Amino acid sequence: MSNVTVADIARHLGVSTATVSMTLRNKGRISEHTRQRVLKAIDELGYVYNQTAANLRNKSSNQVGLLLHDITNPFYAEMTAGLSREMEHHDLMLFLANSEESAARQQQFMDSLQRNSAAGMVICAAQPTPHSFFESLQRRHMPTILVVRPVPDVAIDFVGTDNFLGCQLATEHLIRLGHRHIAFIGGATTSISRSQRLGGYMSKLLEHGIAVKPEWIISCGASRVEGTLAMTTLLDQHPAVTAAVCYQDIVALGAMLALRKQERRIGQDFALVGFDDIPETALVEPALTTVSVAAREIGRKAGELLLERIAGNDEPAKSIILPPSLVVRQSCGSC
Amino acid sequence: MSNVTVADIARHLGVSTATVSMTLRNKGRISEHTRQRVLKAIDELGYVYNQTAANLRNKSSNQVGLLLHDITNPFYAEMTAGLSREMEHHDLMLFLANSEESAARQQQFMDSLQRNSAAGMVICAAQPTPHSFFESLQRRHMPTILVVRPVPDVAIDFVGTDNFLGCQLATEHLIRLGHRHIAFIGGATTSISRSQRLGGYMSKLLEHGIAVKPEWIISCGASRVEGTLAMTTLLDQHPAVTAAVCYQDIVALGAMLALRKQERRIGQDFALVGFDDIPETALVEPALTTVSVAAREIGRKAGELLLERIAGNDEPAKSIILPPSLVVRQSCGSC
DNA sequence: CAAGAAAGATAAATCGATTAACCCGTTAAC
DNA sequence: GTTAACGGGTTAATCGATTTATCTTTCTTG
Repeated sequence: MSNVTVADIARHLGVSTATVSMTLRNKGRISEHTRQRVLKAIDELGYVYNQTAANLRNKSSNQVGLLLHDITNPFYAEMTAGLSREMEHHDLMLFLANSEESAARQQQFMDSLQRNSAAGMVICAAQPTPHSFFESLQRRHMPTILVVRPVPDVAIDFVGTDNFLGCQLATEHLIRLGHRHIAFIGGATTSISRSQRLGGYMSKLLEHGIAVKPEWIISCGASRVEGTLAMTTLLDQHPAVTAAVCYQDIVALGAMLALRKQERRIGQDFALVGFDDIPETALVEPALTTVSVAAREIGRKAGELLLERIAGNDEPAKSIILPPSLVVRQSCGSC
Repeated sequence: MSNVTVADIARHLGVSTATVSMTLRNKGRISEHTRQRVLKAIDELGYVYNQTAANLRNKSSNQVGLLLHDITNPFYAEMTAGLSREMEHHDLMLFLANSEESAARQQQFMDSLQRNSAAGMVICAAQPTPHSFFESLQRRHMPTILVVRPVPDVAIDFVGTDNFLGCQLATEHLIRLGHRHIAFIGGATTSISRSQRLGGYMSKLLEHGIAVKPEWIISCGASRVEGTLAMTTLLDQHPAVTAAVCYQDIVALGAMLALRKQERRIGQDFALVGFDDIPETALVEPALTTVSVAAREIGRKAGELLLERIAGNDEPAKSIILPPSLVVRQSCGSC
C-alpha cells in the first residue's frame, strides 16, 4: 500500500527531495557519488516513479486518446496497431475508446480525455457526428488528428488515403479489362469518403467516354449482409452490369455471396474490386482484387503527426494523404 | 492554457474550495442555494475537472490497462470491444498495448502501468513470457485478470473458454458424421490452450475407440499461411485423413486453401472444424463449422471481474470458464 | 431561557514530484 | 587580497482536488 516516494529515498539517504528528483531527471548539478547512492537506494527500496504527481506538477501528460467507431473492423484494428507502436516508442500511453458510431459515446470519451488532461488524440469520428463537435475540438487546446474519415470545413490535421485516386485505379483496371457496364456499390450517402471514391469512379468512366448511370450506383452500410442485399438488387434490376467497384472490402465480400447465389462466376462472368485490402481478401475464393490503403501506415503517420503537435509545432493544419495502390488478385479474371 | 480550477470557482463566488469540491462530489452539507450557485459558476467559467489532481490526492486511479499480443486478430479485437464497453460504463479509461508477442514490450507496458498507477489490468500474455513475470504480477498490488491464455501455477484470476470441451464438441461432431481418420492441426507446442484442446480431441477419439495417431497431430503458428503449409504436409504424408480439427479459425482458413489446391472438396471429401468463430468463418465458401467462444463476452466478464477486484473483493483467485458452443456450417457437409 | 444539537461553511494539511531561488564553501582570476 | 564563478545542495512553493477538524449560526427542547 504505502508506496515509496522521493521523500522516502531522500530521508533514507539524508539528502533533500530535490537531490533525488534531479538525479531522476538528470537535471541540475549532482555529484557522481551522490547520483550513485540515489540510484542504489531507488533500487533497494523498490521505488516506483509516480507519473500522476509529476504530470500534475508539470501540467503535462503522457497520455493520448484513440477514438474509433469500430475496433472490430480489421482495417481499424490494423491502424490501431500502427498507432500503438508509434506511441510506445515515445513512452506515451494510449487510451482506447470504441464509439460504435454513437455520437453520445464519442462525446463522453472526449470529455473523459479532457478530465484526464490527455496530451492529444487521434479520432475517426462516428458517422452521425454534429459539426459542433469538431468546432468544440478546435476550441479546446488539445492536439487532434482526424484519420480515415475526412471532415469538411474544419481546420484539423488529417491523415487518410486518397479515396479519389484509389477508385480511379479500381475503375481504370476494370475498363482496361474491357468492362463498360460498371456499377458502384456501398458506402453511406452522407459519407465524404464515399463521395470522393464515387468521384474517382465517375471521372474514369467519363475519361473513357462511358456514361454514368445513376441507377448503377447503390449505397449501403458497412457489412457483408448489406453488401449481399445491394448486389442482389443490382443483379435483379440491371442484369447488364458485368463489373462493380465496391466501396469497401466488406461490402465486396458480401456481394460475392450474392453473385454466387445467382450463379455468376466471379472473375469470369463478373468482375469485382474492393477497397481497404483487409487480410481476408487474399483468402476468399477467388481472391479479391482491391485497393490497398496501408492501414498500419495511417496509424503510424497519425502518431507521428500527433507527436509533432504535442511538441508544439503550430503550423496550419495539414492533410497527409497516403497513396493507395491496386492489389490485383483473381476477382476480375485478369490473371 | 490557464485552466479554471476549483480555487477559481471558489474565489469567484467568495466561498472556500472545500465548498466547491463538496458540491462536486455530493459530500458533506451544502445548502441547496450554494449548490446551485456553484454549479452555475462551474458552467459559466467552463470548469474542467482535473482527474489527475484528484487521483493524486486520493491515491486512486480511474485507469486500467489492456495488454494483448495481437489486436489485429479479429478474436481479440472483438474481446477488446467487449472490455472497452464495460469499462466505459464505469467511467474507467482503458490503456491499450499490443505486445506482438514480445516479452520485452510486455514488460515495458507493465512498468508504464505501474508508473501511471493504473487501478488494474487485463492481460493476454505474449507466448514466450518468463514465469517470473507472473510472479512479479502477484507481488505488485495491482488487480490483474488473465484472459484467454491460461497460465499454470499462478494464483491470478482468469477468464477464458473451455478449450477441452470445445474441442470435444468439434471432434464429436466429426465422429458422428462417420469420420475415423481425424487430424489435429495448429497451435504452438508450448501453448497451454493447445494442450487443452488437444486433450479434448484425444479424449473423444479414445471414447469412441479410435486410436490417436501422433503423426496426424501437427503444430503450427497462428496464420493462414502456416495453416496452408500444415495441411499440405498432412495431405501429402497421410492421404487417408478425411477430417481435421483446427486449433484456430485462422489456421482452418489457411488449410482450406491447401485442400482446394489438392482438389479435395471441403464438406464432401474432407471435413474441417475451426475454433474461435471469427466473423469471416461465416463468409467463406463453404462456411466454416467452428467452435464459438464468445469473444465479446470474455472481454465483458474480464471487465466485470476486474471491477470487483478494484472495488476490494479479495476472495482467492478464480477462473471463469465460459462454455463454448459448436456453430455448425457447411465445412463438414452435415447440412 | 439556557444548553445541546444540527446545519452550513471554512482553514489548512495532504497526495508526490518539480524547480526557482538561495546558500555556502572552493577555486580561479585580476 | 578581493571578487567572481562554480560545484553541490537545500528550502519551500507549487500543481489542483480532497477532507478532517473546527468554527459560527441557527434551531430545538426541556
